[in-house]
Amino acid sequence: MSQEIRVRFAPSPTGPFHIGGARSALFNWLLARKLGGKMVLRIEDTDRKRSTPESEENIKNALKWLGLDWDEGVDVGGPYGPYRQMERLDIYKKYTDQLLAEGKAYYCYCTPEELEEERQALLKDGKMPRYMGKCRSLTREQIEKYEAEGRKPSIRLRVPPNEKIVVHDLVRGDVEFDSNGIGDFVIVKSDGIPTYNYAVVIDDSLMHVTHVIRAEEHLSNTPRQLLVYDALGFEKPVFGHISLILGTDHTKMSKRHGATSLDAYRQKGYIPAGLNNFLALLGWAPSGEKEIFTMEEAIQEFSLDRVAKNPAVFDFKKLDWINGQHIRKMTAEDFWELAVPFMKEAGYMTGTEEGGQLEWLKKVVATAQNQVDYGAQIPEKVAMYFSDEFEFENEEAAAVLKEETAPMVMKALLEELKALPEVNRDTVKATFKKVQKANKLKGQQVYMPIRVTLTGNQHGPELAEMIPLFGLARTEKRILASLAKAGIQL
RNA sequence: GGCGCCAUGGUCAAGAGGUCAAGACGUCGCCCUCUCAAGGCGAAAUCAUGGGUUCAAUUCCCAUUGGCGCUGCCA
Repeated sequence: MSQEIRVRFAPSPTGPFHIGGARSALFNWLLARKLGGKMVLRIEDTDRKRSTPESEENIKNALKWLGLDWDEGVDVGGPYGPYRQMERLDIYKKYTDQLLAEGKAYYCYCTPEELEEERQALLKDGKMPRYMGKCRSLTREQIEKYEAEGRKPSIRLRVPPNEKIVVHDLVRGDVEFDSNGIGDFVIVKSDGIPTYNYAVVIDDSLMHVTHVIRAEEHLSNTPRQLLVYDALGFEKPVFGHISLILGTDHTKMSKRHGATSLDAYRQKGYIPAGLNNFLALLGWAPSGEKEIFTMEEAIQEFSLDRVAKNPAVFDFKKLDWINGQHIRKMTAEDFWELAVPFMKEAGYMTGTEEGGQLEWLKKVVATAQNQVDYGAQIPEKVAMYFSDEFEFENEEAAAVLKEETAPMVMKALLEELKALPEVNRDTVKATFKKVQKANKLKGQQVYMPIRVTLTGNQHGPELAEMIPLFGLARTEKRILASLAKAGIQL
């Protein structure tokens, strides 16, 4: 019980960092933080064809952005490094030599073509396609013959027959497998690089990982890994296989479901607090009814026995809602930071603004905070402040100006507004009230004509908020232009 | 094909033999309000099917069906 909890996140740097990977990392991180354990970040780069340094950078940046830090691993180091598999080849070799010497593993000279042939033959007979052990007991002569042909052997693990293999899984309970269903599998490829199922065992063991929390797709691989633990005489960790994230059509989340890379969300202006909150809720449920929480609260609440077994469909709408909730909780300054790149992209600012202009921009941006779910929606919400060119949105809007009282109301309002010592939300609001009262009108009769002449729209933010942002001069200019367009004289 | 995992509203889900089967997103309605959002309130909507076990099954067991994963010298 005194043993320290050690978890790891071990991604392959073979492409954009996936939303599913982010959730695996999050669950590991939450568990480590909850139990005061350590989180290890290991890079599984043994797929030389697909692994890239850029991808590794992308993963690390994404984790940092999400706030998922690691105690040991690439970049930060630690007592059990190196933490990149391609830098650990000599370590694997030592264990491979041991297995070979003990006869627990053997060289296999079969070519990919021969293997494929065997596979097809088995399939044709309706049998399970697995390696039948052709090279299990090669004679010295055969080996020499193959070597003379220049064949490069792979190394396979000798899988014992008729063995029950039990995976102790924290989320699924004990899962039983039969070793007869597993052929002697490759542990070292012919180029000398270990395979995933082999390297992962040596690394997890040497790095003293106590809890292997990963996606469910690895559950069926776990018996193979258990076999390696046994062959090597290593102590086994406990496992926890969390369910997969599915797209709306209930198949494994992939590119065709839209955005699957974490970067895509980051670029759209989702924020870490929202994404983490949403991801935590995918496959895990807090004990209470509170669904919006901070990372600190998630750590307090997190528990592996509240992790669901069934796969979860990724609900974009709920992500939007959750992210919106977190956006509403941001400080004005943080919201401004979030908005800047989108405002620049829309051409609404350059980033060199200062003084009154900068203050004005900040006020404009602030109006969007409770209207958007993610950053990319900000420009459209403030677009009207950046152009005085607009049309009536439809006939209905234009018709508002036909109302009998409209010209009089607008004239009165403009005069009152111009007489104001200071144009701010309160004074503007008071002015509207005053005009409404003086003429015994309904609110709509006062606000709507102004709204339409000011923006061309019947909908939008509160007028008392908009008018100070436009300023008196632009307000008047826009209104007069609209009236001219509608052929109305004040 | 074989092996494995999974199965509560459209979606995320709570539930642990006896519940009017929580809550959230979304949808719809109402309130607030000049309007739209935001916010508040409310409604509709679920235990895949068939067998058992039991006085009693959404809950336990089995089968079926469906979904997904693994079955790679990918991870």
